[in-house]
Amino acid sequence: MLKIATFNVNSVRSRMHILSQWLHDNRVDVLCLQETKTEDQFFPASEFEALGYEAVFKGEKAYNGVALLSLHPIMNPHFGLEDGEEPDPATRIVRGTVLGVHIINTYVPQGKSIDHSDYQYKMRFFDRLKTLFDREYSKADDLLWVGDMNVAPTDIDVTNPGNKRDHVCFHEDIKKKFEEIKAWGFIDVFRKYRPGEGEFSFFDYRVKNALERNIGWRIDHILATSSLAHRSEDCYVDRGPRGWEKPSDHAPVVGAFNIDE
Amino acid sequence: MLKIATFNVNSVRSRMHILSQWLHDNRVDVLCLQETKTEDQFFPASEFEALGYEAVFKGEKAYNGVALLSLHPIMNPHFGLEDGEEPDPATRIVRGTVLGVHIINTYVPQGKSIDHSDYQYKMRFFDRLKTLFDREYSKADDLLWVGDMNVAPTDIDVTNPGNKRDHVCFHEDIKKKFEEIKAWGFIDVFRKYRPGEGEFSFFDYRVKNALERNIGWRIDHILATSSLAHRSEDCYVDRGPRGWEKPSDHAPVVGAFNIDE
DNA sequence: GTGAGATCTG
DNA sequence: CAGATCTCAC
Repeated sequence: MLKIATFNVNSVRSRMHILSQWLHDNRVDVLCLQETKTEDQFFPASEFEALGYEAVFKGEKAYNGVALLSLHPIMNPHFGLEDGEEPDPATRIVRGTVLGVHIINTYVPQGKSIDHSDYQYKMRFFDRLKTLFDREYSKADDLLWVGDMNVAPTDIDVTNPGNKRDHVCFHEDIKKKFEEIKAWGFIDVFRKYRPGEGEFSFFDYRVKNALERNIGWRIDHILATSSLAHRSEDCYVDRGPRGWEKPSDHAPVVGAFNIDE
Repeated sequence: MLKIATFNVNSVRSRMHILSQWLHDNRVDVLCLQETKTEDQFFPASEFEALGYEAVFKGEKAYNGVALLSLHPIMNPHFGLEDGEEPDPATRIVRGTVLGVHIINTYVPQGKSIDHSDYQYKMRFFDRLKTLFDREYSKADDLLWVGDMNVAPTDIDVTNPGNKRDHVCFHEDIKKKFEEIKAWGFIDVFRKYRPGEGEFSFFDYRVKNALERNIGWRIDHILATSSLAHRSEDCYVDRGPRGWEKPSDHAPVVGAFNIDE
């Protein structure tokens, strides 16, 4: 069994109390972090090591930052899109292979507003990612693409779809772009197991009692190529840590895959 | 018995975890706080009330602030020097009477540097305090003057006297001034019980492992008029809380007085 | 080093 | 609301 989780931690250093407790309780094989918000020299690698996890990571001061943690060796780690285009978002994408499964962890740009150049950059990010899939992987591979995608794919993935039509994480253009790239060869494993409404992974700090009122977004995803998706066993949001002291605004999304047979 | 403590908390709101625990363990009759660093509307009065303590307090945003907490009624509370001189440091001195004992709690200005005007203000603070003693009290009163005095009176009250001759808390001028005002009628109760070296109440955060290495200053004091000093039973620094999680840089100083006979 | 403040960001 | 940064104070 390969248990993998994706978790936007909103500062890895401010979230060690959550991460220690959660990894102690869950022992996922792989944990993909986004928004670590710290330069590599300050990344708490030894704390993860003490928990049994090796880590590859790249971050910057205050913004972005991704990490790939694993109980098993991480083979062939890479950062960024490596397509020769500038800028290469090296602190938004980390890849590696664990137990023969290729893993891509992305922190997709949020986009600010639909008339902002960052939104075009976000669209372009997905295009470039598709190029990377074409270049580096095959649709027949055991491939997992996980992370904070900053896209809620359908109406049931947000609390109030009506007032979010112009939102950078819910606009028709970005949803279409996301569907296109998923069509490369990915299955939304979460929806295999939780097809209903009210399933969210992000609860804005600014919304009062968002967790209790279940006002959120499903923008953190675990996507798998069909070979792997067919061997999936479960996928769920663990809302627990969102309710702990000093939480991230995101909750971990966990997936389980039977890779042993 | 009257147990009294003085404790520079370096933000009362950031120190509630320490204060709750410590008051639960110690149940002093009176606790004098300095550097509460909060406006009165945000002072955690109800939390102290829940612990059985009534409080009089005056603070300001980010700086200064004093509080007088007591298990017994606080009679005739006053703030500031009330001498008509401006400015009146109302958030640096609180007075009141508990079980017939007059208590003065001061947070004496630090002074910044010996060539800074704040240092002159510090000297003047002691002069004005002496005027207050003359005006409001008699040397025959049961009177306690406690607080963060920002003066280490003698060579054994600091770790390295040699390199502190020009320090605002150790310069000859301020030590002389402090001795003069003590001469109004106060006895340093702490030294009755702990005459030796290496007794400190303040351990700078910036000195690595200051507590374990015992590198500090004795600048928090419990002074009593002779009638009361003769009935004192003990006086000590409780270094415990300085070693707890998220501590103040000061430790409480505790004194016990047999006022029942 | 650890409080506080203000300002910016999502 | 809660990260980040910076400045200030002790």
